[in-house]
Amino acid sequence: MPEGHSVHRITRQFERNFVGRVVRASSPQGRFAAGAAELDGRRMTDARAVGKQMFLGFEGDRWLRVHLGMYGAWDFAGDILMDATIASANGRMGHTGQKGTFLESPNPDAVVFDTAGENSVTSIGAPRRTRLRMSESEKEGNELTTFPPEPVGQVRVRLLTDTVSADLRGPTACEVLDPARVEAVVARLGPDPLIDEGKAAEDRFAASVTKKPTPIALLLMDQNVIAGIGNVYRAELLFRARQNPHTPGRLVPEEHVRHLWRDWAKLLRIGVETGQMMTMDDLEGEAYRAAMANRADRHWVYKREGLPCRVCGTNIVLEELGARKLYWCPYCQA
DNA sequence: TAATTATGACGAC
DNA sequence: TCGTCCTAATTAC
Repeated sequence: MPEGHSVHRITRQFERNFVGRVVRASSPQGRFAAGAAELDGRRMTDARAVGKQMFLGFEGDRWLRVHLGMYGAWDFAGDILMDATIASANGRMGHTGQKGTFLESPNPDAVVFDTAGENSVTSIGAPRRTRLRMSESEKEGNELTTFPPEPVGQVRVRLLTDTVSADLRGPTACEVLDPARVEAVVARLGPDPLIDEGKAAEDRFAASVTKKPTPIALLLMDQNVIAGIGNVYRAELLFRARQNPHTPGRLVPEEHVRHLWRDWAKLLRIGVETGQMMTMDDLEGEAYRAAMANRADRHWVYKREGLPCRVCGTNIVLEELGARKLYWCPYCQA
C-alpha cells in the first residue's frame, strides 16, 4: 500500500486540482452509488491526510473518508496541475494539540504558494494534459485523447471537475462521514509527524511504546501508536536504528524510541517531497544516484532476503510476523 | 488462463 | 491466528 507519504501526496493533488471547485461525483462500478449521490454537485472545501487516511471535505459538512488499503489507487486524468511546493507546517497545531479539534485546526497539507520565501521549492506551472496513477508510487499512463476518459475496470468513485477527473479503485474504505465521525476516526490514530509536530507528539509516541510488551516491529505498524508507517518503512526504520524487531516496546531504550520518531519524521518528509520511498538518504554521490534510479538498490533490508547486508554482509532474514513480512539483519540488529 | 503477489486492516474465534 | 474484503499487474504454466 501507499504508506503515509503517498497519502499526503495524493491529498496535495486534490488540494491543487479539486479544492474550491464544484465536483461531480459518481460510482461507475455502482458500489458507491448512494455516497456519490450525496456528494454530487457540492464544492470540495478541504483535503487532508492523517497517517494512511485521507479526508476530502465538501460543502454541507460532508467528508469522504478514503483508505487505500493494500492496493488502492487514484487515477487522475485531464489538465492536471503538478508538483506543488512542499508546505512548511511549522507551528501548526495537530490533532494531539491541547485545544481545538482536527477539523478546526489549520490544514497542514494546504499548499503554500510562497514565491519569495525560503520554503518555496518549485513553482506550480501550467497544467499538463495527462494521466497519472497515484498509489504507492506514481506513474503516467497512456496519452489522454478524450476528457473525461471512459472509466476502466472497477472504479468505485469518480470525482470530476471541468478539467480533471479522479478515479478511485480498490479502496479498503470509502464512505461519507459527518464531522463528528471524522474526528472520531482521527482521535483513534497515533501521531503523524506531518500533522503533530514538536515534542508533545514525540512524547506521546514514546509513552505509548515504552509501556507495551508488544514487539517494536508490531508497534511501528500499529496505526494507533504511530500513524502512516507501513511494511517498507517499518523494516527500514528498524534497520536504520540498528534495533532488533522483536524487542518488546517497554525494553527498547527510550533514546531509540525517540530516534525512531525523528527518523520517521525525516523519511516521511523525504517521501512526500520526492514521491519515492528513499530510505538510504545518507548515501552520497554515485551510490545515491544508483539508489534513486534502481528500485532494487533503494533499501537496506526490504525485499532483500538472502542477500548480504549492505553493512556487515550477513544474509538478510525474512520472517512472518503478524501475518506480514519482516525483513531484518540479524547481525546489525542483534 | 490461472496463480501469485502487494508498501492493510478488521472482525470472529 | 485465521479468514475476509478490496483490485490489477506480474509471473507461471
